[in-house]
Amino acid sequence: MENREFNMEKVYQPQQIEARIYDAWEKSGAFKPVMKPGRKSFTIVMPPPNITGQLHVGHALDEMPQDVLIRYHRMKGDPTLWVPGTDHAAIATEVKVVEALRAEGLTKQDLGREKFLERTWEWKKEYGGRIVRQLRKLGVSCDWSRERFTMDEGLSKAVRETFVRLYEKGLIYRGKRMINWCPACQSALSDAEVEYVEQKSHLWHIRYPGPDGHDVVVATSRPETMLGDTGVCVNPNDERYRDLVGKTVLLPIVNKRIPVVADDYAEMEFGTGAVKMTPAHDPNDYEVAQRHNLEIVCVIAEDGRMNENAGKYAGMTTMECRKAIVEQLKEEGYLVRIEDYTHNVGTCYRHHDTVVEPYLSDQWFVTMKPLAAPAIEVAKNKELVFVPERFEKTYLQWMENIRDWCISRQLWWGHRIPAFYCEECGELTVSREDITVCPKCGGKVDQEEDVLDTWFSSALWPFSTLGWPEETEDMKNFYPNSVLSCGYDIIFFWLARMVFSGLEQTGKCPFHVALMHGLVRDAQGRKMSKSLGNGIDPIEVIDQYGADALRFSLVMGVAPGADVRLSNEKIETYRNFCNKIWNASRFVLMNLQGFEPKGLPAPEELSIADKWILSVYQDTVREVTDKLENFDLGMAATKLYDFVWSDFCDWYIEIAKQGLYAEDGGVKRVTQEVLLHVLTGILKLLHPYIPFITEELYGYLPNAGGMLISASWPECDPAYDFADVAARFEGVMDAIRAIRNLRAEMNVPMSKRATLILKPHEGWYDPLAAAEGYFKRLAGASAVEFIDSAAPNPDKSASAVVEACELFIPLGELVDVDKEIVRLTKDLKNLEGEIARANGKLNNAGFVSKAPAELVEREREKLATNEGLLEKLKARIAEMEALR
RNA sequence: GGGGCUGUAGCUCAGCUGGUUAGAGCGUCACGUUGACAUCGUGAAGGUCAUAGGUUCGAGCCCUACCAGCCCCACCA
Repeated sequence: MENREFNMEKVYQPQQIEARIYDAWEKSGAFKPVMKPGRKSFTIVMPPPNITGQLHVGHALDEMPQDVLIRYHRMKGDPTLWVPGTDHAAIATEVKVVEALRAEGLTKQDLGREKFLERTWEWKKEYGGRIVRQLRKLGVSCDWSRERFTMDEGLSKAVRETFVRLYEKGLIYRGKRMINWCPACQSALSDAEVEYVEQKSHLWHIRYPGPDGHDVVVATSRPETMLGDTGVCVNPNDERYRDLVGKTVLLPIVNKRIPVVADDYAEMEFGTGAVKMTPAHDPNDYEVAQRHNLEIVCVIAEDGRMNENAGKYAGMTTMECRKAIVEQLKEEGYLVRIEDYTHNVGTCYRHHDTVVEPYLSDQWFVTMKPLAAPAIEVAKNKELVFVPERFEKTYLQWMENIRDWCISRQLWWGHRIPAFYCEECGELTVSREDITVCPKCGGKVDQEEDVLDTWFSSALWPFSTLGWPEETEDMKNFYPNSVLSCGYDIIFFWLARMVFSGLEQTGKCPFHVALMHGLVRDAQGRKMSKSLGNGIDPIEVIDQYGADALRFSLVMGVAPGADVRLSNEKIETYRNFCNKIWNASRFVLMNLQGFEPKGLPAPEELSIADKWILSVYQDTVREVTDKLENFDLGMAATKLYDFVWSDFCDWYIEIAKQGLYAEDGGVKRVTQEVLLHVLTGILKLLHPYIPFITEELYGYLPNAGGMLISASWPECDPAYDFADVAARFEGVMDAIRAIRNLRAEMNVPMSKRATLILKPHEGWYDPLAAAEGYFKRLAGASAVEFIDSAAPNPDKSASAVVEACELFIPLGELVDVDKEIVRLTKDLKNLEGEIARANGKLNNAGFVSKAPAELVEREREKLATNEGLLEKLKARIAEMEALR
C-alpha cells in the first residue's frame, strides 16, 4: 500500500481505470441485492433499450437518475435491485432485418415466416448484446444476472398469460375498424404510434354536378381519394344544399352517381359546407357512412399505392395520383379553385417520412375504459406520484380520454397472438397452450398470423422480469418496484401501459414514484438527430473525457423533468471537476504518508478552520441526502460541486497546508484526520454520480479497509456541528477576501508580502488571532499585528472595514490616496444602501408586527453592526481626505 | 380547440414552503505558477428577474392579464 499514491497520475486518466473498476464491481457481485430481514427493498426496472439500438446520449440520460438512486440506496444499506434488459422492438427490428435481406436481394416472403424468425434471432444474437456492453461503459450498476429480454421464455409466458386473461375477461376483441396503417411497416399502428406533423398543402374545390344544374362544390385536401367517394355530406341546417339531400350528384372522372346525405358532421362554415365522403380512407367519413349506409370503396392498397378500383390510376402512389387527378379535373372543368391550406398529417413514428393511411381492416384491440379507471384512481389517490408533479396531468388527460388500443401488428417478429381459427367451423380459440385441433369440432386450426404491439410486452416489464406469473421470491421481494424512471416522451407508450397492466394483472400499482426526465438537446437547444448531424456519441465522449464527466454533465443542475443541453464545453467543465477531485485526493494522500487514522479528533482538539469545514461538511451531507430522498438529483449534485470545489479545495486544503507543515505533530495529525474524514465523505457522496473516479480514489484511502466505496453512506455526528464557530470563521474569510481585493485593486501580487494590521471589532479578537497563519498563507501577509480599537490608524495604508475588523496594509508610497478614497466611498455607498434598506424595513410598522420575531431581531442586529461599520468607514475616509 | 412548459448576467441555467443588497458554470477583463491541480488560483465588470396590474409588512417566487418562444394531446373535410 505504501507509496501507492506516488504512482498517481498528475492528471486524471479515466481511460486507465474505468474498465478495470467495472470488472471489479461485477466480479464482486456488488450489483446483486443483499436481502436484510425487515429492511424495505429498493427496486427499479430499467427501460429496456431496443436490441436494434446503439448507445446514444438519450440512453445515457435515461440511465443516470436510475443509477444515482440505485447506488445511493445500495450505500444506505437497502436491499437494492436494478433489473436490466432489452426490448425486441417488433417493428424496428423487423425493418432492420428486412433491410439486411434486401441487400442480399431477398424479401422476407422469400424466406418464409420460420426462416425469417431464425434469421432475426441470429441478428438479435449478434447485435442484441451490443447495447448492453455499451451500457456498462456508462457504469450502470444493474444486476446483470437478472438481465431479461422481452421475447425470452419467461416473458413470453407472461405476455401470453396476460393476453388470455384479458381475452377471457372480454377485454380483448377482434374486429374491423379504421386503424392507422403504415405503408412502410405494412402494418397497423396504435394511435400513440402516429406523429402528426404540420404540412403546407391546399384545399382543392371540386365541382360535382347535381340535378337541374344545382352543382355541389366540395373542398378536399386529398383529391386522389375522390376515386373512392360514395357520397357527399352536408349539414342538415344548410339552406344551400337542402334541396339536394336525398338526391344524387355525379362523381367526376369515375362517372358514378353518389348520394347527398345530411349529417351534423359537416360544418357549414368550413370550406364550402359540403364534404365528399370517402368511407374507406377517412375515419370520420367512415362513421358518417355507417350512419347513412353509404357504400365503401377502397382505392388505396396496403403498400400505399392506388389499387385496381382506381382504374387507370392504379399502381400510382397517392401523391402521383393526386397530381394526375387534379390535372384531369382541371382539363375537364371540374376544378373550381385551389386554396392554400395548412393541416396536420399523420406520420409513422418509425418511418418519419411515411404518411399513415387510415385503413379499414381486421385487427385486435384492448378495451381500455375499464383498465384506465383504476389507473386514474391510483394517480388521484397518490399511490402513484409523478416527479415532477406536472406530468400527472399529462398522464391523466390521456387516461381520461383513452381509446381502445390496437395491439395487432402485421409483422412476424414479436409475440404471435395466441388465437386459433378453425378451418372447418370458423371457431376462434384463444389459448394458453398451442392447439392443433378445434376444441369445438375437432377440425384443423391455424394460428393468427399477427404479432402483438411491442409495447404489449414492455407493459408487463415491472413484474414479468421478476418471474410473474409465477409467485417467485423476486416478486415477493421486489414488487411493486420503488421508482420507475423514464423520459416524458414515453408516458403514453410505456409508463401508462405499465400502470394499467400492473393493476389489472397483479392488483398493485407497479411502482410508487414515476420520475420523469427530459430530452437531450444540443448546444442550440435542438433535438439531436441523425439528419441534423448534431448527435453526440456517448462512447466517443467516454473515450475522450471519461464516463464520469459525461454522467455528471447529464445531471448537474438539471431540474427533474427538464430537457438537458449537452455540449463538449459542458462535458469539459465536469471533466475538469473530476480532475479537481483527483488532485485534491492526490494532495491529501501525499500528506498521509505513514499515517494511521484513528478517527476524528475530539472537538477540543480542532482548530477554528477544522470546525468550520466539518460543520459545513455535515450540512452538506444532510442536504445532499435530503435532496436524494426527494429525487432532486440535480440540486444535490450542484451542492456537492460547490462544496468540493469552493469550500474544500479552495479554502480548507489551502488552510490545511499550515497544519500539515506545522512543527507540532499533534496539529498535523488533527489536520490529517479532518482531511481524510471530509475527503472520504466527499468521495462517498459523489459516488452515485461519478462512480469510477470515486471508487478508484477510495481504494487509495488508508481507512478504506479493502472495502468497496459502496459499503456505506456518510453519517453525521451532532458533536461535530459547530454553527457558531463556523459563522466566526466566515467572518475571517471575509477579511481575507477583503485583503485579496485590496491587493488586486492595487495590483500588488501575492508574492509581494506585506504587513497586515488588524483592528478587531468587539468580540472578534480571538477568531482573528487564531487565524493569524491563514492571513499569512491566504492573504500574503508577512506579519500580522493587532492594534487596540482606541489606537490611531496606521499611516499610508490601504484599508478596508469588514464585520470582524478594520484592516490596514501599510504600503507607504504605493498607496494612491485618491484611489483609496474612491474605493472606500464605494464601500460606503454599499453600506449606506444596506442600512437604508434595513431602516426601511424596521420603520415599517407592518414588518415589525407581522414578520417573525426572529427575522426582525436579525434585521436589528444587522443594522446595528452595519451602523458601527459605517461610522468607522466614514472616519477612515476623513483620514484619507486629510492626507490629500 | 384542450393541456403543459419556458422567459433571471453576453451564453447555458440554479434560485428550496414568499424573508440578507439575486447565484453558478462558460465567456470577457486584470493579476498571479505560493510546496494537489493552468483540466489551476485571486479579483473585477456584467441583471429595471419578459411586460402590466394585484395580494402581502415583504414578490424572481403567489394571483390576474398580456407579449414571446417551445412541447404534448385532439384532428374540420
